[in-house]
Amino acid sequence: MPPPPLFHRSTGDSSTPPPAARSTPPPFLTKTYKLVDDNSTDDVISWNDDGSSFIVWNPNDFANHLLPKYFKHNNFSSFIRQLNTYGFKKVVPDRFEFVNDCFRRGEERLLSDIIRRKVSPLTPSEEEVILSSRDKAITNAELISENERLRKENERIRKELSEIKCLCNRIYVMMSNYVKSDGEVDLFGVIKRENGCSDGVGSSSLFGALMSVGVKRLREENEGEA
Amino acid sequence: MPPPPLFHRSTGDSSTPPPAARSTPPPFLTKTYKLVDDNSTDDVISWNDDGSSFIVWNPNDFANHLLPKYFKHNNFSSFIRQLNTYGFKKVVPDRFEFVNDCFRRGEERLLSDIIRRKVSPLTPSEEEVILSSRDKAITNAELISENERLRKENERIRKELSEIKCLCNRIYVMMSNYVKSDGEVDLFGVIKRENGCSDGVGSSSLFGALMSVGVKRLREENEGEA
DNA sequence: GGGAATATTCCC
DNA sequence: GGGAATATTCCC
Repeated sequence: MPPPPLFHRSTGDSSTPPPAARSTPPPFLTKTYKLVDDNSTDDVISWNDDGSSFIVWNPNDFANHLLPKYFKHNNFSSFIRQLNTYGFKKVVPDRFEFVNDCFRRGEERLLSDIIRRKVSPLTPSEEEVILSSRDKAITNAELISENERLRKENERIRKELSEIKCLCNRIYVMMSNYVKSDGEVDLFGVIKRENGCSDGVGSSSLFGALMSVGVKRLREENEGEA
Repeated sequence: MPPPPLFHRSTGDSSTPPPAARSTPPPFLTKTYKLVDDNSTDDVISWNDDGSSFIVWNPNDFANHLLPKYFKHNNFSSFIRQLNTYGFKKVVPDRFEFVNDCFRRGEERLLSDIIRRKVSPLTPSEEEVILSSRDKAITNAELISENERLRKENERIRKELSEIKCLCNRIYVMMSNYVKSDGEVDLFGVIKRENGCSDGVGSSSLFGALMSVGVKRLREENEGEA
């Protein structure tokens, strides 16, 4: 029986520093290397025979049980997305075998040479905005002052609304203390006729809320007294 | 025992679709809203008194027990990073209270108006002309969309205010028909104490109007009956 | 706080 | 497969 290979993975020796002080590889690559290299899960994911590619044998098991141990998700497609980002290529269309020149069994150091695809620096829509911006750069001041005005207006209305809601609540409390039992039906019957307040758009969510809550509460109180 | 307030938060009515079919807000915002709005965790994170900001009372509990239920991490700083990305501002330096114009209790719809800060698409080494022009363009676009948002928001609040004013009047009319003569003084005495609703700026013109009209009407009716 | 890299998701 | 938006991490 032949002895196991002497060099399976690079040793962390400090005697031979790399030519240039390389930064540590991205977590995705080191994690994926460990994932592939772990012999206890070779039935789910493993190197190919000569260690030049790796194969996911059971995508379901892989996604559900292995991925969450290394990553913050359990989606096979997210894993594939990352492989593509780091330049891995699918070897054949009919199974999940991936290859990357710098991803090889026993050559963990090579991971540092894998380059991540850059994010595209400028989207077409932003180009448009930039090009058209020259024309309307002057309107900037106007926009700012209008913005300011709207903001203050908004604040004012909001405050007024808040106050009147509070007031309405207090009136309601008063009312429920003073209303007579036999008057209940008439009271809410009249208020309930929607035409009076909303402009027919059916937008009176407030109104509806008040009524449903109000009637319900009043009934509960009356029942409690009975 | 007085009934609970009628208006605590807006109803999630489906009768009034938004003016334009808005895309759903980013998950971070809806999750954070739920997180804050959940009363069962108010000792850890909650709205402020008037629902215009929220406060993380216990960052440790929050990070270790709440964050992982909503996000893929348990780092308080990552949460803060996201808040900054979405334009939240710290209110005071001495505690974790954050505010955003479109993040308010009962106004979940506003979340759609919160804009995520763009990722900077260009490196400093690239054309400075393009860079500065891009800044102007984005600023301009942001101003326009913000103006648009404020305008719609104003419209919405204004309508709500109008409806509730009308409703409030009707309730008042009902009330004055049912209130007993000897109850009049107490009733308005209590409502009239301004501190209850306004915040002391004395801006409650509405309140004054309602009260003057209300008292006048009530007197007329009472005199008519006498 | 925020720039920027990396990770995850969504969508074509 | 990959562009792009969003999320998370890292670092200043």
